[in-house]
Amino acid sequence: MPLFDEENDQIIQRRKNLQAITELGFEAYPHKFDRTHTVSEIVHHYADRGGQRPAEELEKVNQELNGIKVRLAGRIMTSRLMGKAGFIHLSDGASRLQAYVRSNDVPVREWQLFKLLDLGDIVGVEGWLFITRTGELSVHVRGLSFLAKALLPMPEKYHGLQDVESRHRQRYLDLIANPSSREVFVKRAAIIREVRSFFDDRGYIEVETPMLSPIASGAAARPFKTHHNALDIDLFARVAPELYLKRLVVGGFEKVYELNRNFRNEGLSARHNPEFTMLEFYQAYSDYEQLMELTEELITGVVERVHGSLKLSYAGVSVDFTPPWKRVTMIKAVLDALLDQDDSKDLKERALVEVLAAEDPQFVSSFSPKEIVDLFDHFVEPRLIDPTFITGFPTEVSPLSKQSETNPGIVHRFELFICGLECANAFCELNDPAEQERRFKEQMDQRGRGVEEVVVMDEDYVRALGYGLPPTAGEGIGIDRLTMIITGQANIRDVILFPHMRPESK
RNA sequence: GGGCCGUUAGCUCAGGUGGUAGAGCAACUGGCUUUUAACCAGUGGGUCGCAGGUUCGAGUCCUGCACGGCUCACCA
Repeated sequence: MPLFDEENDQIIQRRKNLQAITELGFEAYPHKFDRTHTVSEIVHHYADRGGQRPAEELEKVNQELNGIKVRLAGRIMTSRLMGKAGFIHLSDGASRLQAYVRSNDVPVREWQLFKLLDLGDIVGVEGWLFITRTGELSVHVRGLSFLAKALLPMPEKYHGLQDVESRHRQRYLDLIANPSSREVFVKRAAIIREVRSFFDDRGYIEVETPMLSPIASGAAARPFKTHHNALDIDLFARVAPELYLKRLVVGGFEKVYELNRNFRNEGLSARHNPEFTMLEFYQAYSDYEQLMELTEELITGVVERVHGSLKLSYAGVSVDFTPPWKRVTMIKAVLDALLDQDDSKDLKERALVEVLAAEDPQFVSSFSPKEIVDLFDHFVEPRLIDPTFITGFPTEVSPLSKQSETNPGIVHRFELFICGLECANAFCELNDPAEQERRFKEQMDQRGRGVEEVVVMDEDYVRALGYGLPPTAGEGIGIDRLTMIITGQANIRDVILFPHMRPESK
């Protein structure tokens, strides 16, 4: 099986061109090229010299630029050959700069080389800067080096690579052809950098806890299973670092965070990738209300720095991050949504009866906890566009959270929703080992009844609580989803460089 | 997993009701020494996702399969 399609005329032609290039005496794949600048450095530094100008003015600008000698390298993105001279655009990934090659300004061998170049090839140029008649900053080339061959043809130069499947499977090609795709990942890196410095600056310690563990607990999710040969035991890819991080708080790391991957063996969708990046942080002597303040500060800071404004547009809907953010209890949000609903009369009537009573902290709804959560997911979640904290989660769906002092059916927990996406989950950590053990057992009973997604019993964690966990609040923030919102991407696969897909069939 | 939609040249896309497969970019040949979605003239390039079926005849109609997109369910 040949590596590339040997019958494709364009690939055959590119091989021939490479052959001819080596016959001219150029190395096919040379080892290095010393640059004086990157393309981006030149473009940024001299961008203001470009633009249309009267002839005399242009000459003056060029007199200055002609003195600037540069050696640059990049991928050929466009090419316009006109007899005995030609233009190419070189890209360093981030920026493009035009190069002008004229036959009588380069050695004959290099002019021969120029004519054998294909779109996508990597070359080096040496020359001086100038502005063309049409006002574009360019390099006037006096030396041309061949650096690497693109044997495969490039995507269409104007429309780029559109096919969604190819863009995900061949991300390298997507990045070459679609600058907007590159932008997303540059912003993603900026988001992660901002998050790290936020916690570093506030004295949190960054830690790494096991990705492989004999027990996959800390979240209600199905894990990936693998096997350790030497120990001859099954291990699971973690579904959350939560229980390890709280062990560290027991151990005296009063403020910890971890920013890394979680793995969940569940369905794929526009909002779910089997591995996803999660920030989790814990701080002793705090409660979940303090975390709401902190979360506002963190996310508004990240949005402002990375996006440049607290207002943005996501899927055509405008979102405003200006604090303070709304805080609504789950039951209140559900009842309000039900009253807005026309097509569910029975639910509406029940909601009507309860809506006033829901203001009472002791209030117990006639809706079961499971029902409330289902109604919330269905009616409320998609409507939460501006950042909104939802509080008042049922204890039943929060096996690691501390109960409210006044209403044991409710826990001190919030989730943050933005653009209909669940972006954060935080709570006061349950630190009573006896109650924690009871909750784990409840979860295991559910598993016994066939529910696969439960928070599994971790006895060592209960033992750790036995040594005393200070009152602690903790939070998880989905970095992929935050990135989706900040970069305006509707699909999680567009913020993950190599999203999981079915293997290509041959 | 269910429903709907898609898969045509290297890329981006056209191809009413079935009748020999098209364009632009890219490639090739020639021309052009400041062009820029360069331009002008010419040329080649297709198992129409795969496998069956209906038909004199299938890119087009039917069935199955593969891959993808949207969506519902589960989940963050």
